[in-house]
Amino acid sequence: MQMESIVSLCKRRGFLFQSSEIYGGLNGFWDYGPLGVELKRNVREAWWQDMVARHDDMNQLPGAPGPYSMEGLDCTIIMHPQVWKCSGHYDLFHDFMVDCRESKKRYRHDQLNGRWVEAKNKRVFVTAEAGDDEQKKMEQRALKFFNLRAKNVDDLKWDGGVACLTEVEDMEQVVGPDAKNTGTLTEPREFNLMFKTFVGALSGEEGAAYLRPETAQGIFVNFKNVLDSTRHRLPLGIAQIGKSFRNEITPRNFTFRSREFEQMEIEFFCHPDQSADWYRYWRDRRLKWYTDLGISMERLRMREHHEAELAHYSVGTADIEYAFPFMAEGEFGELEGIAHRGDFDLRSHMEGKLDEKTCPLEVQLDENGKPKWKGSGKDLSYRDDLSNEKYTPHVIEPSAGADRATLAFLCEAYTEDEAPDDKGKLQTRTVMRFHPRIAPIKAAVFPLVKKDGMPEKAKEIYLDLKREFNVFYDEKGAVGRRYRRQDEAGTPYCITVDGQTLADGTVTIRDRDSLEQQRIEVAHCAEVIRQRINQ
RNA sequence: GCGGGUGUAGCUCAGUGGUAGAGCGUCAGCUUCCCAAGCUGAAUGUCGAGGGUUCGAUCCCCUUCACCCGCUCCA
Repeated sequence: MQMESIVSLCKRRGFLFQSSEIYGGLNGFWDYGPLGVELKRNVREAWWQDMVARHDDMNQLPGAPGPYSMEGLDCTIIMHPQVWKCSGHYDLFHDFMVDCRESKKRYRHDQLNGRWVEAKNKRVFVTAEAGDDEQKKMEQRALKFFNLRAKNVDDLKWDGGVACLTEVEDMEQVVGPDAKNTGTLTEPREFNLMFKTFVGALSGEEGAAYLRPETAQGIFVNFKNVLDSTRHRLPLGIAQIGKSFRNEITPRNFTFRSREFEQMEIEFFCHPDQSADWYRYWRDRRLKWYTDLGISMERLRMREHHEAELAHYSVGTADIEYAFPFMAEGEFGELEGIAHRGDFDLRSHMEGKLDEKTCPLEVQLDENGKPKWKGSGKDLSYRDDLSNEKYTPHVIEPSAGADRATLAFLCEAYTEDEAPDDKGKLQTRTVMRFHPRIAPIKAAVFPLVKKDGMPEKAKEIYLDLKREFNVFYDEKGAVGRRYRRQDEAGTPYCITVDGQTLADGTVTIRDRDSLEQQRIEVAHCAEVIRQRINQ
């Protein structure tokens, strides 16, 4: 399978290594090697340049409903724990689970229901996974436990109605949903999809904090700061690149589902009435970003979520997906999600965590009728000083995975083609066809042969180019072999000093994909590379 | 989480109850005026980790870690 070849090349050439490899590796963690770090840096850099640095708020971009501003942010990985309670991550990512020692299955503690039942002088709590047929399953479980036939169903003495397992204290009296005996379920254990840590040297529960599971919340909580410090009007986008952490249940597929990963996120704040237009703009613009950097539409797709999948406050959500080689035919993996989030996040951080099931959105209350998670109480709404209108901005969130994008670029670039060797025999050539903008090495400089002053001249060119580009010098062995090595690293251009260079000051520049060589002046090398990268 | 498979040099893999090889790659030298396999020479492995059986284990057993495939779960 092709994915194995890609993984093998990544290791061999230094794109990706398994984390802590000498100790046997660590599930869900990966390191970038010398070529990988350049590739990922370029992906990040391309995103930042295209979305933030080169953006101007004077001109209207093609497809955009109007001009807008962009700013950057870099917030901490550890934030106030209340951030995650109001964002909903604490509830969503924080469950108590019980494991069954007999069936080896795992259940959410609060999603197991059961009933007390007595027969043959024994009283147990039979359980089933919450659902329409739970009563029937409980009955079957009880009959089995007491070794009764279906016709003796009347021997079962039920005590009370259906109750949640959370209300049972003694697990020894519980029969698991797939177990034959009592006491096979473990005590409920905290199951945390967020990485927990402790702030302060005395690490007590009061210092408990979490490594962020997404960068977005740092933007929401700084929305007012950015607005106040930059004098921008809406619409305004705030961008951030940074690490996030999730205890994925099943990390798999190379770096696709890593526990430590990097996100490139934008929170785009705009007027509610324009949010639908901005949503479409960002969706289309983000798709184009991938194709501009060389991902072909054959393996890329935009998947709009169905209305049933959407939160009711959202106008739309679309995933940009890539057909990774490790996925089954016709299956795609998410690279980026573009979500219309309404005012859910800002309002949650103001008023307290909103209940996403309510319409219109209302603060989620606990059993005492108080907010389940208190918000900051700070006003995060926006007053338009031209229209004097005050509103809570709606948010469009294009959220991209830097590691997933990098992996997609690696997969897309990987090609094996055939090129004739010096005897005319066809040989397999492995080429990483990176877009020149993201290629780890932009150009290699070679002396054709290691004599006649060619190495000296080539080194001169190399040192000159190195001031501007990541370039590579190699004088060892046959030149053909050096070309092939660069093909495998994805270097788009090779500059070769030959006999003619010493006579007329020209070199050849070889194109990785076409194998064509062109003769250019030594003095023009930097200019030619610059042009070709940016074309 | 469950089931199956795999783990031996940088990579791909062979191998045996008596402490290991091949190809490619790498390095050095020679050759070479343009697309890897011309020549000569060299280096490299605690055979994933821990424990057990054995006189002796890379090989057998147990545990564990990691990777791959399928299912499940998650988003």
